[in-house]
Amino acid sequence: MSFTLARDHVKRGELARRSGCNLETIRYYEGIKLLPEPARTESGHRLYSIDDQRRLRFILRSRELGFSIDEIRSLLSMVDSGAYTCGEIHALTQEHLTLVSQKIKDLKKLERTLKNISSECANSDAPDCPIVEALVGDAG
Amino acid sequence: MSFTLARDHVKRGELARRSGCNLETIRYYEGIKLLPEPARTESGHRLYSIDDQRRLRFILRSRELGFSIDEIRSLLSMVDSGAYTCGEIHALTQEHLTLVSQKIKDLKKLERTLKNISSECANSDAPDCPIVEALVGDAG
DNA sequence: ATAGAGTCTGTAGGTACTACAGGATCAAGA
DNA sequence: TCTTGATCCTGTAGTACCTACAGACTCTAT
Repeated sequence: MSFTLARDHVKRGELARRSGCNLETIRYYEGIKLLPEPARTESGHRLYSIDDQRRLRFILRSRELGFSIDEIRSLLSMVDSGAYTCGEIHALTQEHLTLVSQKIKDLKKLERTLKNISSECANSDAPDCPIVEALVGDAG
Repeated sequence: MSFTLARDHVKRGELARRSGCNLETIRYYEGIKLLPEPARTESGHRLYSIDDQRRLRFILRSRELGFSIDEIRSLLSMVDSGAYTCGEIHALTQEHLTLVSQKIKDLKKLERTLKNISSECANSDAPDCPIVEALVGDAG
């Protein structure tokens, strides 16, 4: 018989279910120190507090928004220090936004090129294809 | 003294320079069998033919256009078989184009979300930031 | 008591490279 | 001819971000 465990502490499986996160990813985030080492039961099972759950949600949401692990590390260290300002967080978000916008630009250019290449192709049973020529390029 | 080597055969460094490809990437492509094992000098240095150079250009250009290694493998195996048709190549290109367009869509959604979150932030010296709140989410 | 679910650890795999260590070879000048 | 520096060789490890598996242990319910 063990002493009563706080009701708001959950094990890894439950945390995964609640957060929609893959089971192994939680352990991975602990390994790379995005999540702190959680409490353990006497037998060694991880027990996550409400704070842990909030922190994981923060990480997952940031990932969804395309922040890299390193960017999240920066965000978290600001939040952890407790002394962050709105301006600092805003700056990091803007930086990230710039990256995203640039990526959209690049992909649009790619899309145009692919469409151009593709439009020159008759899409027929003919052997040889202008797409292949385009992929090899000019130089001989 | 060695017998004369064909002028159009180049070593790895020269191939890298000509193609703009990283030196190591060439060996990597050989390892994963996108490039065939090239000829060698008696002492073991790789010698690339004009065909090898064309093939590498094909791969690099396809990568630039965002084709994955597996997609390129498909394209190359069609071209290698010699029996590919315009239609087959076109189909693969269209498939890839669909992926690219989807990615653009996803990133645009992300961009909008980031802008929304960011716009609620006063970008000031204040501690606490609505971005942080947004990243943690609703559930508590 | 036992079956099955859940958890533990360490490690390998996937994608597409890139970089390094430690040694052999090549090309050009002294 | 010797030497120096650039280039080449091999194998392996590292990057980002997970995901999956093996083999052992623990928990829960019947």
